[in-house]
Amino acid sequence: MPRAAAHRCPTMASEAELKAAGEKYVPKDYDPALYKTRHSLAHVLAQAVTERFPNAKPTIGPPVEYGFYYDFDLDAQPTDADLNWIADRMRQIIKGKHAFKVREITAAEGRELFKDNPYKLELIDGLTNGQDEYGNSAAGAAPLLTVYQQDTFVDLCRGPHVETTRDLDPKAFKVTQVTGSYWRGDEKNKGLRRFHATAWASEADLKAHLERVEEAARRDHRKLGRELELFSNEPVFGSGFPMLLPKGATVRRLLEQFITDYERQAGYQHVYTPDAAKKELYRISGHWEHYKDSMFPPMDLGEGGQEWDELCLRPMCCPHHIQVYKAKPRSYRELPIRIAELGKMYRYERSGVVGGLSRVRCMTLNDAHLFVRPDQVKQEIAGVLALMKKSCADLGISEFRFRLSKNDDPATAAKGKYVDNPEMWESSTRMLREVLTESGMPFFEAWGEAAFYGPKIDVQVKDVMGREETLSTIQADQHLPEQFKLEFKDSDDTPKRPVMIHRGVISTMERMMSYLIELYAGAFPVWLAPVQVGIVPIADRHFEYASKIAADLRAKDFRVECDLGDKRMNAKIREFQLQKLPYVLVIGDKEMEAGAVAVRLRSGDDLGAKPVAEFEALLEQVVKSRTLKLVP
RNA sequence: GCUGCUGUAGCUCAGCUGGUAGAGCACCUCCUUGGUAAGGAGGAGGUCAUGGGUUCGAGUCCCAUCAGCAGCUCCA
Repeated sequence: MPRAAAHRCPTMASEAELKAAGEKYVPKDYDPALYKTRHSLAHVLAQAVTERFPNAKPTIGPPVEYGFYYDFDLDAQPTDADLNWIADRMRQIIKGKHAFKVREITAAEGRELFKDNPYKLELIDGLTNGQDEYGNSAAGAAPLLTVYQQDTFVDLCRGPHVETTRDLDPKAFKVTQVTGSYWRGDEKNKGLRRFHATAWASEADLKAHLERVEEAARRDHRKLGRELELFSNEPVFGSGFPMLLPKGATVRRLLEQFITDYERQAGYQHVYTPDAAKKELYRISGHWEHYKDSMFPPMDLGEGGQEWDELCLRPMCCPHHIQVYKAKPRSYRELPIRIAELGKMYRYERSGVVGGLSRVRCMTLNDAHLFVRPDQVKQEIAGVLALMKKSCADLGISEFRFRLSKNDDPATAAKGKYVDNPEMWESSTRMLREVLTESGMPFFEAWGEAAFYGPKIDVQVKDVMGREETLSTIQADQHLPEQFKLEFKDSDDTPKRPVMIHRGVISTMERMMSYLIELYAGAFPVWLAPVQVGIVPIADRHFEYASKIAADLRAKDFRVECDLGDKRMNAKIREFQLQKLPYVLVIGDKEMEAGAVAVRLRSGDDLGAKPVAEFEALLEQVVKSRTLKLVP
């Protein structure tokens, strides 16, 4: 608690002290100046919104990655005209050069001040009971209540803020949209209206950000998926069941070959297990208890039998791979046993979350379960991390971060989400943390992100719209071995329980494809390109030679299209270019005579005429190296 | 699932306060045989997402369903 200034009430801190106290709320990796700008603009927005909608009740309005939002309890549906009015009004307020004044209040004062706003009253109650503004327990949170005021608008707020609205650039923010949200993020609570805005230090920064957003829209895998004929969604299949068109299927097949080759080399054994099983299996595994909401309803086949005989589409492969382990008695000498499958699984995702390839209801995971002795766990996890790094390097994925995903913070844990076995959680989490620490890779920890049966190491990437997704995941599991009474015979002739490591290295084929499409903006590296070479004969008389070259390249396992249409060569080149083919071979009289092809690159560069054999050698080398470059 | 927005030809989109559907590209035919990002002419193609309702009359208004988009929540 800051000490009081001499000339003021002894329990009250000075304005300077209060402002200083606010500074510590800037997150570690957030630019403090930008944080204050956005936080202050949120208050300016709230003032404008409450002027436009006098019934709107402000709730919370924090800075976020690209700007800020502010949630209001508001029954009206704001229109574009309202948003424009609000943005204009914000600029006016900014030009009014109002100071952000802070003062400390008592809880009683706060309850009087915000008596018409139940949300602020709830915040005050929480803050005085050691919670943060999200209702989470915040150990050591100062029981200090402050209000900030600019112009006519007063808000309960811990700061920090800029000194005056003069520090805000009226041209460096944009109110982007209004969407729905819930008080405290809980759908059981009242729906709120969230005003989103992006805000930057300068007009130039704002412009740059808006350009990045446009570029992201151009890279959107759903748009490119249609344009490049990779996949489509058909209403008759239903939401979340995309179909892969031939070109998308080619990319997927190449990814599958790529990863299964690496797995075989790393000592994995591949299996095929059924996509469905009796409910009994998921009763034992705990999925029925903890994961039912994400499963499709069981099928009653009308064959009689008990309830547990009903058939379920599998939401995960782990119980199935356990059956592989259990297929015969195991000795400590056999372990680790690494069971892998491109496992198809079905999850009943809520309708509002499915879309494109990144979130689907039927997915194929690059899945594997390692059954290991306790003394092998760390070494095997390290092996998985190595495989993951190698795969990411080949796929060109360089921007990711590791997350140690833990079960719920014991302080706020809800029952039922995770299996109840504190010791198991503690030891598994410690194991994963040790591996991460020893690997020397930076990571962060997060509560509430674990699988129901154990903690995870997740590899987090961002999609082109800035949304974070999990690609790879590694999980240490002592729960399922227990549930299924897995055993191996140890060297001392006693039965022991193995540990299971669950891992997906290149994620689901669907999500990996969506990620790669966006990463490469549809211009895949040659080894992954669905069509590698487009052939453009200049005139009819070159068709035969062009077709022969296409056939030869195909026979050597390259992916080729030859355009025998009656369009002009310029149009054919343009078409291949728009389809982002790495190479276009132009064939006319000169090439035919010389047994050559004229090589045009996706970059627009022209390599000129090359003997066919020379081009084939080039292609082979580029494919083999998995480079993104078009020439070795 | 919830809050909101959207659904017109294969794609991108016009279509006013309700009066009976249009463009460009793609496609097909013909002409053109062209040297590195669109040659020309003609033609075909839509029960306006689906099902109800209001109305003399619905692409247009209302309701439901399906699908898509943004956000919340969830997640590989």
